[in-house]
Amino acid sequence: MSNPSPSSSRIAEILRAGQPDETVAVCGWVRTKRELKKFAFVEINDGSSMANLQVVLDPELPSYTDLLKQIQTGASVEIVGQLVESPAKGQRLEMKASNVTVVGESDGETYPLQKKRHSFEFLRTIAHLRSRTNTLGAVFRVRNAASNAIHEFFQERGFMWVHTPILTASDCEGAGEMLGVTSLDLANLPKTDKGAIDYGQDFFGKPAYLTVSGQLEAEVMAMAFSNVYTFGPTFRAENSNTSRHLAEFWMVEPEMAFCDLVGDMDLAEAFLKYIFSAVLEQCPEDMEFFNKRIDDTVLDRARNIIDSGFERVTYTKAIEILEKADRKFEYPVEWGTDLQSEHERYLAEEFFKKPTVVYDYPIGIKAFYMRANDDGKTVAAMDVLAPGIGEIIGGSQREERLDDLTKRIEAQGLDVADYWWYLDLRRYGSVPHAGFGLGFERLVQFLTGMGNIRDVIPFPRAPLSIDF
RNA sequence: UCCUCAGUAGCUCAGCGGUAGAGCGAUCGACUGUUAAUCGAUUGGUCGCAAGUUCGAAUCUUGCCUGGGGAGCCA
Repeated sequence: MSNPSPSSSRIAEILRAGQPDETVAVCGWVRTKRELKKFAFVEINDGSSMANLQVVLDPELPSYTDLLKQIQTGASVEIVGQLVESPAKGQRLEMKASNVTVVGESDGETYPLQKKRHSFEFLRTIAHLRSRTNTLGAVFRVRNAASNAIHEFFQERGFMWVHTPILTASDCEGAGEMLGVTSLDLANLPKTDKGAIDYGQDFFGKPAYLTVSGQLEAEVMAMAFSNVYTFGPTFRAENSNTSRHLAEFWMVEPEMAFCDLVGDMDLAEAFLKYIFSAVLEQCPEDMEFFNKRIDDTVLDRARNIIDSGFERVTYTKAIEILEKADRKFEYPVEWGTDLQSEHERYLAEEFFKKPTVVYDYPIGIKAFYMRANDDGKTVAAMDVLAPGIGEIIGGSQREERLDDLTKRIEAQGLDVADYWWYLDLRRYGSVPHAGFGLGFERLVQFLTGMGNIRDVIPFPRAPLSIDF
């Protein structure tokens, strides 16, 4: 494709700073075309903003009639023209086209995206095209802004971004179904004398999986660099069919040496406030759109997150609140059992009406690496419960005492030998440390108000779903 | 995995024992700057799949598949 002169501009920039009489070139896709007798309007979008650029096509353009036939919804075009103040309401500027090139045609009869509202269910069946819609476009711009803000937040605070492995040999938490990875011929598996699968012949010489968390490796790196974070894909093979679960999702996991649970909660709160501020500042148009069309509490919620402190309650106190609640729960409230979705929702949405941090959970329901409190009954774990979303962050102070950690691994029926390197961290210069994990897609859901997690990731993976 | 609701035109749905409908889209035409333009016409379907009940099934029954919502598990 020849380089237009002057070189092409992004539509967001034109709409923001363009001046009348300026000659510009734009490249993008046709959102809609309105033909009138004397001229035609074409709306062009290049993904840089929610708003389109309105282009006026005059019949004096060369081969005007043929051109109009080719400019159908979905077609890609390159247009050079002069910016003019729009005589009609709806936009400050529009473009009077002087040169139009149809780069790629689009057959209006078969193009699946129509000039009308589509259901998200339908858009999921055309995931390769849905990013061209207003809503998904806004979601992915917000997703990008949030990703960038995450790096800014940690980098500004001196955290090092560390790349933890995606392939792993250990199920680090002893929980959660994992997806296996193998180079063995599944139709002709090698067997040992005892009839078991002979993983000795597999690529790594032992069973391998996709990671369910980078936490243990992040702890390794924190023991050298003090403050680190991971931000990458993680995988779960759980048969979860809900609007809040994916088989492949992105997780943010900071890990801080010389830090306790209070420092961990402080970081989680500062983190969420930072991300919300950054997204409101960078994507005001998209956030307005979500507030107007998806969930009219999005903006109030965001300001509430930024301006007000999070509520912090111990698990024990939370149980007391739930026991006194003037309401019937489907699941019983009892000290020692995990909080159910309905309990978490009551706390965050009805009782406190703000993000709520529940901490000091019973030792029996939490993972082995969480640090035992002095009461002998609880561990220094915390969950951040977001109104409307539920658990968005889960974190803890880690058990740094070798003896205690070894006992906990044994108590959960895990093989201590598998954790030799993890235990080594407690042998050589062990320090109190803490961290948390945040499901990135849940954060994007929380930001945008989108109801289904499959609509906040471009290519969702879920049970029986990997078509795009 | 469990509970529940649904699958009819490209999309969103109505029809719920007598042989298929609407709106939108698309196409064509009209139209003094339109904003998901408007107006008119045209186009459009193995009624998710399989078996069964019946003179007759989109409609009733059973099984399966797919999707939504909720739950469990979790992030």
